[in-house]
Amino acid sequence: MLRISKLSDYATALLARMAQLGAPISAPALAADTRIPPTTVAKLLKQLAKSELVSATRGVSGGYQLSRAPRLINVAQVLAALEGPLALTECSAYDGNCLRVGFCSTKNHWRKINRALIAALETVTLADLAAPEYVPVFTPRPNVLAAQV
Amino acid sequence: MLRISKLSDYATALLARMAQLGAPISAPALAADTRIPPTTVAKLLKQLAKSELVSATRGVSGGYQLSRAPRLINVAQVLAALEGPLALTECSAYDGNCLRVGFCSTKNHWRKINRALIAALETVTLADLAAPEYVPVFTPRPNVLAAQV
DNA sequence: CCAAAAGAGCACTATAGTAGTCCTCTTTAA
DNA sequence: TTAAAGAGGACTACTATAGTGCTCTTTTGG
Repeated sequence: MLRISKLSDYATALLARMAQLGAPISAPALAADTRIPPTTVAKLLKQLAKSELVSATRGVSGGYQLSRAPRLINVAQVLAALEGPLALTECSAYDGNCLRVGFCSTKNHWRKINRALIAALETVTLADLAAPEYVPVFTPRPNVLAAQV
Repeated sequence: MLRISKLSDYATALLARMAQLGAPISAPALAADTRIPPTTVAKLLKQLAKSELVSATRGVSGGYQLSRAPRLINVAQVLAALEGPLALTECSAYDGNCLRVGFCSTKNHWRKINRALIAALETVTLADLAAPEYVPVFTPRPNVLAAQV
C-alpha cells in the first residue's frame, strides 16, 4: 500500500505532541498522552535520540525534548531517522543489487519520483503538525483520490 | 524504507517494456525479456488485466498488450492496481481503525503529504518510462580518467 | 478435431520484516 | 540510597511478501 511503517507514524505523532508541549516529557508520560504502547514509545524515543532529533535527560525527573525548534524538524528527517534513506525502490537509493540494471529503463525515473516525494515530505515540519489543524467540514461525496487511482 | 513492494516495481518494469514493444507479448516471453521469474510475471499480468491496464488474449498465440496508449497510463495507476489505494498512513486513505483519531493532530497533514506524493506519481507515465532515459554522459577524457583512479 | 500454447484462478509455502516485549545496566534527583 | 527514568540489547509473535504449483478454460494450427 506504499505505507510508511506504523512505527514511523507513531514517531511523527510523538514528535508532534512534543512540539505542542514545548517542554521535556518522560517516555511513560508521552505514552499515556498519545495512547501508544509505552514500550514502543521508549524504543522509538531512543532511536530518535540517536538521530539527534530529540535529546534525553537521564535520572528521576528525566525525559525527552526536541533537539531544535519544531519548524527546523521536517517529516523527511523523521522518516529517515527511523527507516533509513528514503527510497521507493532499491535503485533509487543506491546502485547495485538489482540484477536488471542493464535492461531496466526506469531507474532515473524512479529517482525523479523519489525526489518529488522527499520534497513533499520536507515541506511539512513539526510546527505544522503541532498546529491545530484545519478540519474540513464533511461533505459526503465519494473519495476523489481513491476513485482517481 | 518507505518502499513500494518489489512486485509493484516489477509491474512498472513489465509495463514499461510492453510500452516499448508496442505489440502483444506472452507472459513467458516477457519474463525472459525482463529476467523476472515467469510465475511472478504471470501473476502480475493477471492482476494488471483485472485492473484493465492490460488486456489479455487467450489461446495458442495469445498474450498481453496495454489497454491504452502508454501516455495514458501513469505510475500512480499502476501502483494502485497492485497495492490498492495509495496511502502512507491508515488514516490518509479512510477514516476509522485508528484509535488515536481523537488526539492525533496529524491526520490532515498526512493527507496533504499523500496528495503531493500521488501528484508526483501521476506526472510519470509509461511513455516516460519507456523512453530511452537521459544517462548523464561521462565525457571520457583520458587524462581525467587517469587522474581519477 | 485434438494437441499444445497460453491465460484464469486458486491455494499454498517459505521467508523476512514489523511491532512489540523483556531484561539488565547506568544515571540522577529527592 | 532508593526509585524513577533512559540505554542498549536480545528475543518473540505475527503478518505481509514473493514466489510456486496445480487445475481449468480458451484458442489456434496441423
